[in-house]
Amino acid sequence: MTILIAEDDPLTLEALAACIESEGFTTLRAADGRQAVELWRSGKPDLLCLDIMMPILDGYEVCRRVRASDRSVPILFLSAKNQEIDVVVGLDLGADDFIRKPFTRSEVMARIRAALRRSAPSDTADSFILGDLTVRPRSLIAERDGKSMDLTPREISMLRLLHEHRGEAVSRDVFLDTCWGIDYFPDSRTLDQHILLLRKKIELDPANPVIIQTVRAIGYRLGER
Amino acid sequence: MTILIAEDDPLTLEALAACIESEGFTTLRAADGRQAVELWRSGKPDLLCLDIMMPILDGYEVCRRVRASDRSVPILFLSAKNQEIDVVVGLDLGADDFIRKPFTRSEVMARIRAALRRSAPSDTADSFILGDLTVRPRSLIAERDGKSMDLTPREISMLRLLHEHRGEAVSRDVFLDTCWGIDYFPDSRTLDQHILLLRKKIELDPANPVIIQTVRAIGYRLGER
DNA sequence: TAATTTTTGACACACTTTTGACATTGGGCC
DNA sequence: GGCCCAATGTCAAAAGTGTGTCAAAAATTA
Repeated sequence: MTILIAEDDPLTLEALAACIESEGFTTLRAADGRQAVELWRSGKPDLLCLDIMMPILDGYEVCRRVRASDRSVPILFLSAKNQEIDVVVGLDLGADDFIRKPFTRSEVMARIRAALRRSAPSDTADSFILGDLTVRPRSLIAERDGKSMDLTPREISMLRLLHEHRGEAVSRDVFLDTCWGIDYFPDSRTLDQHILLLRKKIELDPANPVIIQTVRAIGYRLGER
Repeated sequence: MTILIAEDDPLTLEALAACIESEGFTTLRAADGRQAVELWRSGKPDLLCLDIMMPILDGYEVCRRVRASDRSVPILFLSAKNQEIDVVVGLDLGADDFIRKPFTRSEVMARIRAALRRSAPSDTADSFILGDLTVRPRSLIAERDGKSMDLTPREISMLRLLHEHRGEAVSRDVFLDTCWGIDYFPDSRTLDQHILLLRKKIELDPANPVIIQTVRAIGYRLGER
């Protein structure tokens, strides 16, 4: 989970970031509105915390631009106290919540968790992690550093099998039973060939595989992380 | 649209109800927590406004009971000022927003509209964004750089489906179920043909589609932002 | 009716999977 | 260590499957 924080006061920014990161989130930090928009495009955060008063673009304008192409990402505003009119404008712009300064750590985290809970109808559960790789079965892709590579259904099923048995080796028989069919009997190089193609797709150096390691006379297993 | 208001002070209750009804909503009124739960069961409101301090059952308890069987209906709390700890507890209970007393009519309505907008499944929106494209279902058109292109109702429904599932692939079955009919079963090229026509209309280079990407063996998905 | 939208079938094309041939690796044995 | 043998890696091509595309027919709609 990544959270973008846009706030022009360095002290407040650092305090917020530290607070949010201590709860296990990753943060992106912007000191003005333009940076915020750029970071939103490049970093694809799961939630935005925007200060209203910021140089170049204010929080409202950032909200407007983000909402122009993403109506669902949660946006929280940080507001100075006694700015009631801001609340109305912000909510009508599509903001999700307001946090009034001065805020407490627990209030910030409660509002962030509430916003994330609303935005995530448990659809993120359908993906798993292999080292530095994120595998998304529903889209048939794996991602590394934001770059995605296409996989086939069989490749997904092989990776899922390896992931379910991470820490131990998976025998060739189990592979064939699980990813092909119970009565599938290959006297050929089918499995090796698929491992080969998979490595070419997901290994940084396919000649020296790190993710999918060979266990001679047994099968394959996932590398350590 | 029906809104349930639970508030033990009769004057506040009437003021709130009048305010909300003047905006075209129907209201259900409860003077304590037990009434609120009963009215929620019988009246199926689209949103709940709960005072925290109430006889018999307080707002937290009402929220807890409602959330036990409905995780999505928006719940707003009305709180006396200076009750910060309440905010944290309420949000973690699954509340959607807080309205601090004393509140103004515009703030109440802005927060109610915002909560309803969040809970509404995007089909109430009169337009949505696909990359550099703006789709306007009611006009049956899509716009890019001010230039508009005509779409058919089915094409709109296909784009809406893709938009609702942005970030993941939409299977052919889901397409046929959603945009055609539950038991529609074509072994033919109907879906492909519609995708083809859509791409010709909205892609800058239909031969290298960016907006509608093919996910082999699954279906299609929306390109990145 | 004409115009538009939808469906269908034929076929081409691209991608995935399988296969067979052969190269390479690693471990046990002398 | 060097040899043998089995297991695995690698490649290219064949076989299988899904999708793109077109033209035309059918169904809607104005």
